[in-house]
Amino acid sequence: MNSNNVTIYDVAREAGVSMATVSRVVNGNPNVKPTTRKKVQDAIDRLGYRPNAVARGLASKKTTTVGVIVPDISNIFFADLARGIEDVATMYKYNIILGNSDSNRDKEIHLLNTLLGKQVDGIIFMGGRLHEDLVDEFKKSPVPIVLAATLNQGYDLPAVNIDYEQAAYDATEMLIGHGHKQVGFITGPLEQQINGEKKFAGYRRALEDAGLPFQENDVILGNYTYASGLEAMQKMLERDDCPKAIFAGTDEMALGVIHAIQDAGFSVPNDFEVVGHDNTRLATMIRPKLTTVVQPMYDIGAVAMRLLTKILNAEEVEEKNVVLPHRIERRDSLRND
Amino acid sequence: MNSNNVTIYDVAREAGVSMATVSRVVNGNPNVKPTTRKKVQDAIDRLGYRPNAVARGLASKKTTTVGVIVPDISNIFFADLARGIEDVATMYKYNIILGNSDSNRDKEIHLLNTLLGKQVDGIIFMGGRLHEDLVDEFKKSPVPIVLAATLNQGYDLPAVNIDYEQAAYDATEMLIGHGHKQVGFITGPLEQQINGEKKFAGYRRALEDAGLPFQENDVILGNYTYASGLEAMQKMLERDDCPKAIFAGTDEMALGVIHAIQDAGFSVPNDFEVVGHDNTRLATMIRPKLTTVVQPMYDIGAVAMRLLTKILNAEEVEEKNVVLPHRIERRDSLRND
DNA sequence: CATGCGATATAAAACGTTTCCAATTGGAAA
DNA sequence: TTTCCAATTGGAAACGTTTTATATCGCATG
Repeated sequence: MNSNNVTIYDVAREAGVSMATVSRVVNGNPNVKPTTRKKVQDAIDRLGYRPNAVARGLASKKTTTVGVIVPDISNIFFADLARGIEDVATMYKYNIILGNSDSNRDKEIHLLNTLLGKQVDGIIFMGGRLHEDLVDEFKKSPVPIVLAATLNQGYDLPAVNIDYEQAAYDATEMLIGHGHKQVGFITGPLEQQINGEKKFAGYRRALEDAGLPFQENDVILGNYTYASGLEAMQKMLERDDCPKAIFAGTDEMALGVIHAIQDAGFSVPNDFEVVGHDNTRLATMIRPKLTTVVQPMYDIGAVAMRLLTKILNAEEVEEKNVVLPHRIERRDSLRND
Repeated sequence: MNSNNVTIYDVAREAGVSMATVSRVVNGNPNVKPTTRKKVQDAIDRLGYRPNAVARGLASKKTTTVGVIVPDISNIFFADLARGIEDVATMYKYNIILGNSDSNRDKEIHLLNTLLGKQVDGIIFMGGRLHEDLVDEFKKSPVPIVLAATLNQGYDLPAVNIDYEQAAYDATEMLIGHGHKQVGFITGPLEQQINGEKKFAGYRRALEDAGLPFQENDVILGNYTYASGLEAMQKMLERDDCPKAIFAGTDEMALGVIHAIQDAGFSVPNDFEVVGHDNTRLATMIRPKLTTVVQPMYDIGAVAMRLLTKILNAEEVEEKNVVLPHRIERRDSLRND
């Protein structure tokens, strides 16, 4: 009853040809006479033959499978990215093996080696920080690796990102443009380059360009979560000179910020103005709706996968370090101009 | 530089043993003298040998890979489930191939066949509705298939769920217990058995047990999204006899419902009371915080994967149709008793 | 009618493991 | 010493494809 265990050899016998010929028709090789092709196709249908991808992989050294290493798929941000990757993968007949690393170096390395052992044709990596050991492993990889929403930190790995520095600059500048002389910044862990160097730098540059002083305590560390945003803002609110404009490194933290403000009896955007980052679905699931930096997660995933297919097909790749455009989506957490 | 292309044969030569012995060492077979084992292990380290899982899969007919078919990984609900699956899979040394079906029958069937072609050892399936054609394919599958958060609709497939009927009953009953004589129900598509038969039935049974009449227009269809919940509630609010208690089939829809109510100038929970379903992270990201039915997504995924491993290892499985407990998490969208 | 050539088809060798079965080894018992 | 059995090890056949080198076919050409 299992359409299993019927091999290319069975088909060959049934059709009265050699297995090489069956292989050709299965793979759409044109060097087959139409009548032969039909004969074989009929045999295939009759027997319910399904090619064994493992055997194929062994013989051809290609598995049409790519590995995807992600910190945490249950995070809406990465889930979106993964969907972009998978859609494009499907488009190009690839499947993805998905693994969670929790941004943990050892898990990342272990996962990488497992994937390489499974002979994936390529890998897409997401992670906050590129540990040196990991990069060493990357360099030894026999297959191409593409970074998605992950800075390549000077290593010349193909990568797809937005310009985080500029995005943070734009967000901060927009807040400053609303007359604020002080802007709070709720950020993710600074050891991740994306926060510690890019967004942070953009934030400071915007202050500087506006001639505003940088104040250490206007910056509070969070861990991307709602709870951490809430807590950070509560702490901020205790100050007498609490900034009335907040830029949060993540939408989820921004929601926490807004609720902290509202819980304290203030209004957004009348008393406080808030800008988030990412434009996840969350941005519209709050009142007031969140003004946020649009980071096209799905697109980053899709473009990363497309880039990988190009590399795999040895197609021309004009630029290995792709920077996708960002913009700010204005919603109600900012006053009208 | 690639640690690639070194095979078991190279290791055998380097260590001065046969490849059978190397194979034993690699697979932790105890029938190897410790000194030999060490000799081989040294050779492995020296050469940087990494077993080729594809060849192994061909020879052993096991790939230590399972397929996961999910409607949409970018949906927070399924992302959570997937994380549970992956964690347990990792625990048992499996990897997962993840594919999105968009609950589309053709995609589901195509995906299933691709996975079977890749010789996965088993499959975990999630989907709103089990199309008959799909079940036919399931029956032909040479490997076990487990349903997660998906009703098996009378087919005797292993499945992991909660008791949706009872959960809906409990939620509705709780609302009724607060004195409401009328309860609105914002539901997902009714053609999905989980809504159309289970939740809906629980809702009606609760009304009935309380001696309340069922009113057709107290039920509004949504599609799980925030927007659909918002819209549904707006429609509901136009009525003079709008129910003041709402049970939403999904947290995301519940958020929409709450916002629609607030946008209309009413208060939750003072004017309206709302109960959601799933207890996703969203439930605490709203004011008032959402009272909701706890469906343990992560656990469902984890248990489903564990069940699959049991079946794969031919372990004793006491009950193939697992029903996990649910409960209602009380938060502020309900008045205090 | 032999020749030659492109178009098709075949045979057989990889691909890198696992695994069955046979062979060898080592040491305790006789 | 021998003998024997259990513990180790080795040999070689799968596993189901792809792929390369080789053969065959059909037919136009001289």
